Amino acid sequence: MLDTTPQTYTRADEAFDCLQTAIVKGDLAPGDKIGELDLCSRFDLTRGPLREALGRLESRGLLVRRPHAGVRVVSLSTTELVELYRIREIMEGLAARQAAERMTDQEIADLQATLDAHETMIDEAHGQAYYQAEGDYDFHHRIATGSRNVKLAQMLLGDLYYMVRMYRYRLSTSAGRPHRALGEHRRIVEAIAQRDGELAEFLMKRHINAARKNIEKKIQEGVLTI
Amino acid sequence: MLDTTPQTYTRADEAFDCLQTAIVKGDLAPGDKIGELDLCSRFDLTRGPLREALGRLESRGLLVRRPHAGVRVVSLSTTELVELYRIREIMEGLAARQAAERMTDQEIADLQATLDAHETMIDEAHGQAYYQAEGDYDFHHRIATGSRNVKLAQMLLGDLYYMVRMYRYRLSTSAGRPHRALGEHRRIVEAIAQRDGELAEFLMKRHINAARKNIEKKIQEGVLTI
DNA sequence: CAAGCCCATATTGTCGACAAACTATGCTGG
DNA sequence: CCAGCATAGTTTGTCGACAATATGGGCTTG
Repeated sequence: MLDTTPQTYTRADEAFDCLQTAIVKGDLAPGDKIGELDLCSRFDLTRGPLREALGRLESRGLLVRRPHAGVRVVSLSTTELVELYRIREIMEGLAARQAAERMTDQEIADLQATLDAHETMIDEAHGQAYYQAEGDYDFHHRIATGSRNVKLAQMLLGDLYYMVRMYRYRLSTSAGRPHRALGEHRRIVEAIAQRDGELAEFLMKRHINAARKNIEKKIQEGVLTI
Repeated sequence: MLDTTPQTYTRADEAFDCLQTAIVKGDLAPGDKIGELDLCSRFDLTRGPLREALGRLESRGLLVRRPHAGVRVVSLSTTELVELYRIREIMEGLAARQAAERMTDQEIADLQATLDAHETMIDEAHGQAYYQAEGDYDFHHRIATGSRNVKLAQMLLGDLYYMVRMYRYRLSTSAGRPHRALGEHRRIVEAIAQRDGELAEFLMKRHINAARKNIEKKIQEGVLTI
């Protein structure tokens, strides 16, 4: 009895993916009131699967719903966005620690290779934000799965990352930051390669802390208006 | 335009609550394969709202679903259960720290009064596990909301607690532990009352760490079979 | 002229039936 | 006697229509 994992993709899954990417990419902006019929015609779906997808999105915190009053894309206040980074800080710290204890040598090697690829991408793009964002996402993704902590990875990859990515396009990093971030990534991987979980956790927390302070600064400068 | 919060409870919400409590209370045991029609007749619902509730429960990790093959209550392995406590440790630690910074004096006073009530409950019940469990839940609930970190509270109260409570009835604390746990609670509240966030975080992490080690010991003893 | 109420409309919540897919039983062949 | 396959049955996924409710505009009234 092989676990063939039939993996038949259902309409609801399709709807879920469509909506999630639409929200993350900004096609559905925060605060938008979205009607079910609009969405149906937009993604060529029927209301049944759509509603199921909406329920899932709501449960993940990307949508807010009021009975009989429609569904809106969640709109984070500045303080909520900052709080999100505090959560990321500790959770990714734990992920880094456990990754240092559990990643295979092969995975670590792949991770280092990934960083090399990121470096060339950044050089070619002259520090453009987009590639940095993708590379950053890739890096944190690998750490999360490498922790072998299923629930932790699920929470990071399923909940937090999508919310952060929602606001990513407004959080363009300042010039020169890509290189510095890459350096921080390298030091984290070094710690992991040396199986030093404590150091990996410390460096990861500081890495995300820097990002949080960067955002807080921009908010105080009034550059970032949400 | 007062925000009257119409709060009309929909059938889907009803279904969601019913299922969640049924899972937590153990009426639906981990690993059970549950048919939609069974559930409909059981809770007197129709399949539409039920499916929406199932989607939400799946998204929260309490159910696993395979297309066309039914839905089962999630069954945690021992390692997954332990990993859950590692996540709780850091998240509740953060909650305690932020609660120390942000709870109102009134909330802190209420929290202390709650602990007094717990003490009498434990004495009356001669350390019976059930009251301890309820009191423990209440305590951690207040800390989470007191952190004023919406997302953090949402993750703790919405996701983690229900998974932990699912296995609570098997995790009966050893004799005498209720009193010790209460003592730990008191010290945490003391730290919060003194607005010492760092200490509150430390004590909370140690508190949950103790619970985790307790479980690990029981698993190694073979007492706890999941 | 402003504020509050009432009603029409459009949207959401709910229901029952149809179609597609997996599971299990029985049969055939080696 | 066991293994593999085909088929029947049950369960899930999907669809369209009906009912309930919040929003917004117009009206009345102070």
